[in-house]
Amino acid sequence: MPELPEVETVCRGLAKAMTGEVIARVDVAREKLRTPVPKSLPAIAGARVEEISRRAKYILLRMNNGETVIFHLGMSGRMTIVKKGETHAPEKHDHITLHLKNGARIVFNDARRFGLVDVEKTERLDAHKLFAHLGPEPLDRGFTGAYLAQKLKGKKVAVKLAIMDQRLVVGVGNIYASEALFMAGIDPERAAGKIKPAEAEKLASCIRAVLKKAIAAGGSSLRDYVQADGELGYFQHQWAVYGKAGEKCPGCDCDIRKTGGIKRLVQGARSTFYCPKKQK
DNA sequence: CGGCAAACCTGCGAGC
DNA sequence: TGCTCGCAGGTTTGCC
Repeated sequence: MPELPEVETVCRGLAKAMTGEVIARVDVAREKLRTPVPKSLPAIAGARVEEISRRAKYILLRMNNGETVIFHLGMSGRMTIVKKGETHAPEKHDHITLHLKNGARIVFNDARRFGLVDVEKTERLDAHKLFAHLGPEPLDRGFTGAYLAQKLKGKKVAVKLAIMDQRLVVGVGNIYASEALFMAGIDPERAAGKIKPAEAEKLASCIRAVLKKAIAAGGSSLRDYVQADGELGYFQHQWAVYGKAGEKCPGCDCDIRKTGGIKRLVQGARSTFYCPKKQK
């Protein structure tokens, strides 16, 4: 499920439920995730959540004991908030439960187990193996058209794969890569190095725009970012091309029976959706 | 280092 | 109904 906007929405929901609260107990039902759940995780019991933030697609819980708890949702990870007094029917892949002192619980469920949890000293976080190689945040100042143009220079790889490389910029996953290239009018198969500076400028601003729009949709479609069942981060998406092969391109008025509409292709074993008429 | 395929793991819908 | 196949929003690893 999660790309950057979904993770951002989950973070905001968690922040509302957990900031300032004390962890009473940690239950680990399954240790074998993408990386093994650290033995030290249950030892955060007794610590207070100072701040919740996001780096790339990682959720960071900064605790008042000098540690930061790191969550990644992988492909299928979900967070559910169970308030005090509410019930939660146990599910097959509920791997980790954080019990808060106030009686609420946070349940991490991940069927495919591509997600992970880790604990790291907050002061050493930047040097953590998971973060050391990450590029800039797409919504930060450092991610400019000039930066993108410079990073794409000389690359033979398709521009769609290039912008999904977390070393270049973080948080752009398979869906929003397609969406941003559509908005920018750029053919996803073009060699990254062939993208002109003006196009890179447009692409950078379109990446920011699609992510911001999705974050806004996540925030506005959820009451306090939490659905009735407590599940975080899912919301009604409004994609232009993703998953819409054979449908009419929202920017074209051409005859779909002649053009075939939006096309699907495979790049790096992932689906790409695009409009051949709009994207050159 | 660049580029690419395969690997990790489970669930779901389509088609037979 | 039940089987097989293809596909799924992420990231790492290993090979050439």
